[in-house]
Amino acid sequence: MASQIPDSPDRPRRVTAQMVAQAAGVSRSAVSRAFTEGAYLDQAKRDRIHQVAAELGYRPNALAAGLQGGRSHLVAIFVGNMRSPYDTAFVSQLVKELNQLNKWPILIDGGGDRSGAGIEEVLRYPLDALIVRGGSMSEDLVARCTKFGIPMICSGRPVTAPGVDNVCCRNALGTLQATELLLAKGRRRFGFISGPGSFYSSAQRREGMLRALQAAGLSLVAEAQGDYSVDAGHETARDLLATQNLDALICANDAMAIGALSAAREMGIAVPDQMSLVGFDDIAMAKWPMFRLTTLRNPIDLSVTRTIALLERRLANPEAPAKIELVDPHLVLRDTH
Amino acid sequence: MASQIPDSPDRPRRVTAQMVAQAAGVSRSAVSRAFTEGAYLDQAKRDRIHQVAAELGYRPNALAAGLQGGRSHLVAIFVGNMRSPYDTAFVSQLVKELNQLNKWPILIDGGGDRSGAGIEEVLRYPLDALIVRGGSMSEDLVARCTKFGIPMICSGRPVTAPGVDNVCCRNALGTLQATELLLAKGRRRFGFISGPGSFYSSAQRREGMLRALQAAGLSLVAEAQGDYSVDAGHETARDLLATQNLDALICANDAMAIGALSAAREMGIAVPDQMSLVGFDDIAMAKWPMFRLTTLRNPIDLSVTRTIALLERRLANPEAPAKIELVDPHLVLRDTH
DNA sequence: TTGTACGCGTTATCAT
DNA sequence: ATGATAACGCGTACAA
Repeated sequence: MASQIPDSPDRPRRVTAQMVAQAAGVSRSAVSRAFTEGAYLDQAKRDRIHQVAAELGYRPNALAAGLQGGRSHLVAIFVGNMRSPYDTAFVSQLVKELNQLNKWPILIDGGGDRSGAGIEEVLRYPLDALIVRGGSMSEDLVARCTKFGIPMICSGRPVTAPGVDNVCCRNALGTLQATELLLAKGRRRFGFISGPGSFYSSAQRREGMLRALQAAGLSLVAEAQGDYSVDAGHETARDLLATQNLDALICANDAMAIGALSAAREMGIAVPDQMSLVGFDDIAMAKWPMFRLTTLRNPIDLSVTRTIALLERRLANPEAPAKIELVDPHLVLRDTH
Repeated sequence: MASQIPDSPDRPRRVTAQMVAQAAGVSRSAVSRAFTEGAYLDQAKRDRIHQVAAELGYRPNALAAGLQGGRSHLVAIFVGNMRSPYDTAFVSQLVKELNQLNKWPILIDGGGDRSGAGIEEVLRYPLDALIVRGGSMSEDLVARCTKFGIPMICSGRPVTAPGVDNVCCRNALGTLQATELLLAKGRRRFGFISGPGSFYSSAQRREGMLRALQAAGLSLVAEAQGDYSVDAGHETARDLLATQNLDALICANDAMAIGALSAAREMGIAVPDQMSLVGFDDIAMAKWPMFRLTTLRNPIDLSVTRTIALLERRLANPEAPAKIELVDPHLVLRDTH
C-alpha cells in the first residue's frame, strides 16, 4: 500500500494517533482506546487499528501520555560512585528489574560537583520515583522531592525524612560477626582500613568491629583510611603492614581488601596463615580464583528486590508511612580468614 | 459534586507556571519567558518571578516542554552487557558527559530476552538520540529508529545503515601489533582465547593476530572460546594450557586474560618468562598491582568523546551523512608480555 | 515589553 | 460502542 508522505518534508515527524485514525478511517479516540487495556472497543476495529498502527510505525507518545495525568514511568537513579564495583553491580540489577516493570531509569552520576545540579534538572521531569544509591544528598533537595510528592527510596545511607523509604544493610552486625570469628581463631592484633570519613557504611562497619573487640577486652591496634578503591587498599595496607605487626585486618569494603591482599602477598605475609583478611560486600571479584576473599555478603539481589518492593508499595499508596528495610549481611568463608 | 478520586486522595500536585504567575501577579507567559534564555522581559519582573518560583519550588515541566516542540533531552543508552567491566566503564563515562550536556540517559539492559521489548517501549518517548554500546540490535529496530528520525550512534559493533553514526576500534590493528611484538621476542607457539562467536570485536581481534602470524609463516597452535568473563578465561586457559605447550597467549579481552593469568600461575607457568600473555581493552583491573597485564588500550575517554561529538553534530544537522569514527588501540606494556 | 491564543499528542469524561 | 471535547503544562507567534 502506498504510504502517505508526511506533510513536513524537512523532518520525519512522529506518527500520531490522528494520522492512524485518518488512515484507518476511525476517530482519534478509537485509536487511543485500541492501545488502552480494558477499554471498550469492537474487536474487529481494534485489530484493524493495530494493523494500521504497525504499518505506520505508531506508538503512543509517552511524553503526552505522562503529561495527561498518569505516571511518567520515569525513575531517576542517583548513583554515588559509578566507579565502585558494588554500586555498579547494584545499579545493573536495579536497571534490569525496573525495565521489567516498565519503568525507565534515568541515571545521574553523583560523582562530580555537578551532581546536585543534575538532580535539579532531572526533577523537571515528573518522576515516578527517585532512587538514591549511596552518596549523599543535601537536605533541601530531599525536602523538595518529598514536597513534590516524588517517592524517594534510599539504599546504603539511610535518609531519615518523612516519607522517605530506606533499604539498609546491618553493617555493624556483619563486622561484629567477622571479628568474633577471628577472635575465636585466636587473632588478637586487629587492624582496620576505613573508607572516607563521610561514609556511613564505613563508620558502621568500624563500629561493629570495635564492639566485638571491646567485648573481648581488646582494642584496635592500627587503623588507616582509604577511598574504597583497590589502589587505596593496596597503598594503605602496605604502609600499615610495614609498621605494624597485625594478625587480622578488616577492610571496610572488598575493593580495598583485595588491594590489601595483594600488598600482603608482595610483602611476604602469608594470608591466612600469618594474618586473617576480611572484606565487605562480596562483589564478583571476591570469589575469583586468585583472591577467594573471605568477606561479608551485602546481598545485592535482596537489596534490589526490597527497593523495588518499597517502590511498588509507595506507588500504590503514596500516603503510607515511611518504612526502613534492614538487610542482614552474612559471612562468606573463603580462603583469607 | 463529591466525585471521589479513588487512587490519589490528596496527592501534592506539581507547581505550574500558572500558579507562579498568579502568586507573582504577572501573566503565565511572563513566567515562561523568565525561564527562557534570551527572551524579552523586564529585568525587575524577571527577578521577581524567579524569586517567587524559588519560594514555591517551581521548575518548568520537562514533559510539557518536550511535547511542545523542541527536544526532549532524553537519550536512551542500550547496553549490551551490564556485567562487563568495559561496557560498565564506558557507560559510566558516557552518563557523566551526557549529564554535563543536559541530556538525560535512560538505560536499557540489553542482556535479557526482554531487551528488544525494552527498546520498543522506550521508543515511545521522543528521544533526542539512541546510543548503542555493544550487543546487537535487530534490523527492523534500526530501521524504525532512523524512520522516526531518532539519531543512532553505535559504539563497538558498527551498524551499517543509512543515517547511523559509528565509533569503532581498529581491533585487528591492535592484536596485529601485539602479535608482532611477541614474534620479535621470539615467541612461536601462539594460542588465542576468543569471545562468543557472534562478537564482532572478538572476530576482528582474532583476525589481526592471524594476519601477523601468517606474515611470519606461522599458524595458530591452539584456540578456545569463552564468554568474555574472568571465570571463562580461567577455565578455558586451564584446559588449553594443560594440553598445549604455548609460549604466547592472546585473549580477546582483559577479563579473560586476567582469568588466564591466574590459571597460568596456578599451573606453575611463569608469565612472562615461559609464556607471554596479552589482553585487550585496558580496563581498570589490568593495571592493578597483582596483574600488571600487558594489553591493548581501547581508549574509553576517546571513544566517549567521539560519541558525544557525533551526537552533537547530528543534532545540529540531522541530514548530515553517516560518519564512522575509527579509534586506534595502542599497546600498554606491563609485566606479562 | 507584555498579554492572548494556539498547538503539541495523549487520555478521560460525557454525551450519544 | 463510539465520537466530540476538555484538560495536561508549556513555548511562542501574533497582536497590542
